[in-house]
Amino acid sequence: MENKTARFEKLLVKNGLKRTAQRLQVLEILSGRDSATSQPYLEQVMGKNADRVTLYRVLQAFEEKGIIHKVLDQQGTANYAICSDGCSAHEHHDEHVHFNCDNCHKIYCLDTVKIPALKVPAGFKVEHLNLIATGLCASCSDKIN
Amino acid sequence: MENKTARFEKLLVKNGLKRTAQRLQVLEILSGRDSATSQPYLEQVMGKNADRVTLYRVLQAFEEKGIIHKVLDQQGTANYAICSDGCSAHEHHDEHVHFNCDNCHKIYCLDTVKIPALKVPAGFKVEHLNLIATGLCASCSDKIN
DNA sequence: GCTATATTTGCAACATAATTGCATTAACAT
DNA sequence: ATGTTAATGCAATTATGTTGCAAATATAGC
Repeated sequence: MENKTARFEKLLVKNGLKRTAQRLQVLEILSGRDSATSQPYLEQVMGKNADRVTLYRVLQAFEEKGIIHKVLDQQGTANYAICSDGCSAHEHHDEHVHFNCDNCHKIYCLDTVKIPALKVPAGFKVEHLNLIATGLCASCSDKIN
Repeated sequence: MENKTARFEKLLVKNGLKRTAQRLQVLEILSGRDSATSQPYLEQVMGKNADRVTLYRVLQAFEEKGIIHKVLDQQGTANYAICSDGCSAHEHHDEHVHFNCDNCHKIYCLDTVKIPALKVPAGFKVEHLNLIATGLCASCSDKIN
């Protein structure tokens, strides 16, 4: 693979954000995981590399630019995942299903699963759909049974 | 309609909960609204009739017994609605769609809308589905256009 | 490379939300 | 009426999120 850091730097520049150590580290962490990452976990891993406030602001900036998207888990905790291509400041395309494992509490973005269209009562105008499935992920399902 | 308070009292007893003023008032409030009720709103309406801590505990007890169900809105704020029949401590049947209005921020339980079955990757075991639609509710849709 | 400028960060203070322990109060079975 | 257990309120604590501002840092222009 091409130099990952270089790719992240381009991503930042493209979005008018400066290339700072904290931002790069957040991208590094998020990209290295197979599931969405909770804010508390990020906070912990960043440790003294970034102030708590900075993390909030980095995440907020990334979300606004469409670099990452936020998913709330069943406890209301914010989790973040890098957006697949096609997201921008103008428009998020994160209408895929999120899977929240009851056991390991990981949140998986099931990019391949599309949310089926929905019939709503007359008058209601649906803008966005947000579907979270809970249960056991493949890995925990294996371990437990 | 039969005496509402009497019905609530039965509901409490049936679930092994004592008939307290605070619990009855919470049921009263929730039942009198056409959409899910946010915790902050409940807190405000209860006023000095209940301590904030008591409210947390009442809601938690109700949720555990299957009397109400919790829906998180897009901001992660807890909202509560009385469960339709068929919910119990063992099993919630709140797998209908929730609609979060972007304008009035109400959360409607669209009991009539069923969540379509879902194809997930091999190994994943879905236990519950949680679908939140955002957009404009019928009432706001009218007013705005 | 050096400097000017605008952005970003960290700190401190503050605001809000949630949790815990414990003494007091209230419900209700007998 | 009374004893027992559950529920409440209060105080203290912890967690979570926000704001203003001074210091530090990235980078564009020289």
